[in-house]
Amino acid sequence: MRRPTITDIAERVGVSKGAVSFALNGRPGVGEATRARILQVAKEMNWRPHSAARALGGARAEAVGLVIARPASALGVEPFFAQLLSGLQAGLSAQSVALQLLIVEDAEAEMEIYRDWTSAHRVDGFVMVDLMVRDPRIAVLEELGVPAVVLGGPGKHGTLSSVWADDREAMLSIVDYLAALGHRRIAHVAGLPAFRHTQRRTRALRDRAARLALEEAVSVHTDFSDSEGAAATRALLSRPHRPTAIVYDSDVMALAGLGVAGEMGVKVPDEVSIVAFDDSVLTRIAHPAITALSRDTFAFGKRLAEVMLAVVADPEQRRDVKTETPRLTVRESTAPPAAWPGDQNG
Amino acid sequence: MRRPTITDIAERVGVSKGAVSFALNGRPGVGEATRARILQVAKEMNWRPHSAARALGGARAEAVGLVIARPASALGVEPFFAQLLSGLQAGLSAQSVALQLLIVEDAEAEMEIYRDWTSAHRVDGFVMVDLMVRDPRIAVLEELGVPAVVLGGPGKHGTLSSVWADDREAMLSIVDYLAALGHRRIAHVAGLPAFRHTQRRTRALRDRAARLALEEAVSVHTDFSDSEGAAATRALLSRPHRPTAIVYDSDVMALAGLGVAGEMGVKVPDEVSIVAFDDSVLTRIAHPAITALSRDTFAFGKRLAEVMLAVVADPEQRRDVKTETPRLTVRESTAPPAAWPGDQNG
DNA sequence: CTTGGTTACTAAATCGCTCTAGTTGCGGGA
DNA sequence: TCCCGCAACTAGAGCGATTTAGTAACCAAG
Repeated sequence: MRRPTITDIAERVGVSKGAVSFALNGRPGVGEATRARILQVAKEMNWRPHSAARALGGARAEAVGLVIARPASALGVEPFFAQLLSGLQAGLSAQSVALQLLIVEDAEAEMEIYRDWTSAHRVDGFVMVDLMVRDPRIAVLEELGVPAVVLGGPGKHGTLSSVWADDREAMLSIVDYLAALGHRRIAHVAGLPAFRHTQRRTRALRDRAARLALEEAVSVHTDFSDSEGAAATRALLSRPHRPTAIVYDSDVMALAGLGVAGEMGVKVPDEVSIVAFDDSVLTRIAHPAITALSRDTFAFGKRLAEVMLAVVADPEQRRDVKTETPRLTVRESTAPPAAWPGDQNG
Repeated sequence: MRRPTITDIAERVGVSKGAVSFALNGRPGVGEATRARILQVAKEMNWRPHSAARALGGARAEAVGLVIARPASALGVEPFFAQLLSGLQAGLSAQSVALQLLIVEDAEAEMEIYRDWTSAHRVDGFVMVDLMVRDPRIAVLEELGVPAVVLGGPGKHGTLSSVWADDREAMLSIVDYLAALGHRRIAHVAGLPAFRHTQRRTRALRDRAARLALEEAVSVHTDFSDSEGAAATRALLSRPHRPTAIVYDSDVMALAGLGVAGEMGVKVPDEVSIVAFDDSVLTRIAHPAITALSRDTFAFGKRLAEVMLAVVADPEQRRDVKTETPRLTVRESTAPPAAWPGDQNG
């Protein structure tokens, strides 16, 4: 048999569709006895709402969109991202809101989807990730007037709500720690320069290095892949005057860097200290275990979901949530720098 | 201004809604000149289809569902899963089909969602993962008559289509290789016993061990987590007569096992060889690099997407796709077993 | 006994699009 | 000249729900 509709229920109970609708949605307009009868019949007939029909009437889609402009193959590699997705999912599941996930080629395509899904009422809002410097997506989302939460900040996300952790403070804490250990030549294997957070981290390093009068503080950019992370490490360790500490913008790159150090016979942490900006199983499992900035990425995703749901519920109010600044978990990959032959002259 | 509808376009062009619908969907019923004019106005007004309205008429939802019954926190840890998701996404993106992702508590909830989404025309089909022994979800999907593709096989997925790799053959190739190296005591750190693939692997090991008359071939079950993988390894390596080779059902567990070996002072591969059933960055990056069964998980996900789309396009025809059997990539974690004091007596 | 207010309900419009049945106009064959 | 057939297009029903305006029944107060 065909899937039952409220009309079927109405016929069977002997009331109008309207009454059935009221009863099923728990709103006034039907007597208790009738309501109970309707609910029972609905259950008997195994009725379920047809979300498309509801959406047509302007109701919630019970889904939020996440559109990512990255090569899809990159998604699987990043524990951070995977964890974030899990947390996001968990937060949304709590209210049975689904996640519409789509990977696209570039930001253009991403904005196109924003328009599409918004006008199709396919989602109730969007989560925007990978905030870039002068991000064109902000304007699109603002113009569409659709609920949206930006992952990243502070600032630079227009009138949209946001959830963020302080990348600047986090980087400062790393630099301070390394400086306290005695490091004076620090390298930073960063991600894509177009990302806001890459920029903030790079700047934080530069600023603090200047203030502490460090000898060297260089940031090199990569595409976040393990291969570029390895290549960057190789280049850094091949310098005549090599850095005594390297900070990696992701755990995958840190692990790759650790591998390169091993391959080049550079001892960790004796000859070079390694710090990862993200924490995950990878850093814990590595040998030596890698000192990393820990944050509960899963919880972060969950928070993101909560803010998203709040914004959907009340689009007027803008939210700007700063989450706990990640804290350094010291493991085996960091130590005071060994005296370096070149230093004896200085 | 409000989002334009086909009625707006019809008014502006001076034709009926029907004509506009025909024109926009590229079907006969309008002249070339009119069609062109309609398309142009639609573009000018920035019109976009309202998928809910279409779905109401019985059209495609342009989305497929993936419901996973696992603790959400587990999702992020598995590179295999993340990679699969990426590939799936990539395959679907090719036809602009989105992925509706939902994490639920248990199989009960999962089946409930199948019913929900099916009757709400929210998705065009489902991808089912984590095939279990006597899986109740199969019957539900069959009864609903919704297009579905099961990840796992061969067999035991009723009338549903499936995509799978031969876990049995894969395990046999590992055992053969280890036996050829001279190993006669092999342990297997497996996943959840409820999973079909865990069962198949365990059986394959047992069968081949019997045929090769190996001294020992034991499988221990875990929940796939790194901590249980580590615990299992610790137990195995603490035995008086320890195995000379350990096969792990996932790369995360293999890496954890490698860590435990290091911590216990058991040399890899000299004293124990390690093989991972899944390959990823993790195994390549580890030191020593881990010998693993490589398969292109991303491509696997993509294939899954293709089959899904094919099944949606023609639900009558059932598909059963066997993908390439994963092949062993030998790295540094496997070697012939060292002579073990206990063996001298035998 | 009427009036006013409340409750319980019905009828029908509405959302945006698709699709079928019907209408119009035009050219060509008998 | 008349009618047929076809292409081009229109009108409107229908998809499954929500929601508004309206109605009937009933009770209480005057």
